[in-house]
Amino acid sequence: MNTIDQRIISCLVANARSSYADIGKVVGLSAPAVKRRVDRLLETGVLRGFTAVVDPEALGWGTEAFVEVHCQGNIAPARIRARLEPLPEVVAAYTVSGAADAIVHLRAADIHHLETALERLRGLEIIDRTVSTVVLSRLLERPPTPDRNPE
Amino acid sequence: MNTIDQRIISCLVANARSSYADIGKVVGLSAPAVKRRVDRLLETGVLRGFTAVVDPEALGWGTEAFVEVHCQGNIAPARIRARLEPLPEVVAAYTVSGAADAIVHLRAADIHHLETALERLRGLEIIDRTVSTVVLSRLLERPPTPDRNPE
DNA sequence: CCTGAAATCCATCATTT
DNA sequence: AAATGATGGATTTCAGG
Repeated sequence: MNTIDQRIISCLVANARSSYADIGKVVGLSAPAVKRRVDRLLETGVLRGFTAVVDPEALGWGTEAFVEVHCQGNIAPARIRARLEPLPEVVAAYTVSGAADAIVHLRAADIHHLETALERLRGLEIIDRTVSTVVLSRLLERPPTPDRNPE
Repeated sequence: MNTIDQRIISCLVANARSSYADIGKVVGLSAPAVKRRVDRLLETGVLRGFTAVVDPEALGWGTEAFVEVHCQGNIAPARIRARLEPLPEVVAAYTVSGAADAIVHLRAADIHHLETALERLRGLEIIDRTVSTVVLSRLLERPPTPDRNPE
């Protein structure tokens, strides 16, 4: 992992379908050299894969919410994960500091669908209480760029 | 936008670098037909683009937080967005219902970096008060799949 | 709106420095 | 580790149904 790898990652974050030759032009390497590095980054897990960015609105997933989840007693993160994973509306979940045990990011088709998703979430045995915050508008959403400079 | 488009999107979400020929085999179309549909989906904005999924840990961005932002008086979402956009640690931001005006998703290299990012955030004139929740572990994080069924 | 063919370009491997 | 050159496969354009 060095500067060249980071620049390759930047290229792929910007456009995952760009050719190795094009990336090579940017970073100053030949196509096979770029491929070897990308393979290695995938191998080591720095790159998890490549995905399409879709507009949730266009697909009918325009409603979302953040839900603070409070569990009963002490529960292992893995157990929370296991319960959340089958729910298709859960797009992300994190254990957190503070009063809540986890924050769950939900995406649904509309308010009604969000409500049913919330009901299912609250129906999980491990969950004691939830506090939900409905998203009114997406202000900003961007991929984590590898070249941001701490400080 | 029909079922075939959705299945093409599913393929690209699963792997943005798969070839048009491979997608065609899955959805029962020739490679040129797939390409034209993908071009149209990009054109109409249903597909925003293609990106690499990177492991934040591996890049040294292992610390994150969700911050409730409370603003002074009534502030247009666009103004909030304009203030947040220059901060590189802000990976997402939403206006929300409830007491807070916005939720900001921060990603930083470590706790110290997170602290400085928070200070910068709290230094914005429009911001009155913040409540931050530090992420302890990522339980789940997945792309929005286009084929989840409401209900 | 699709298929099928043709030209170009790319990915990928073996070889060389 | 990277450049180079060869080849098999992909992308992309175009003609035609």
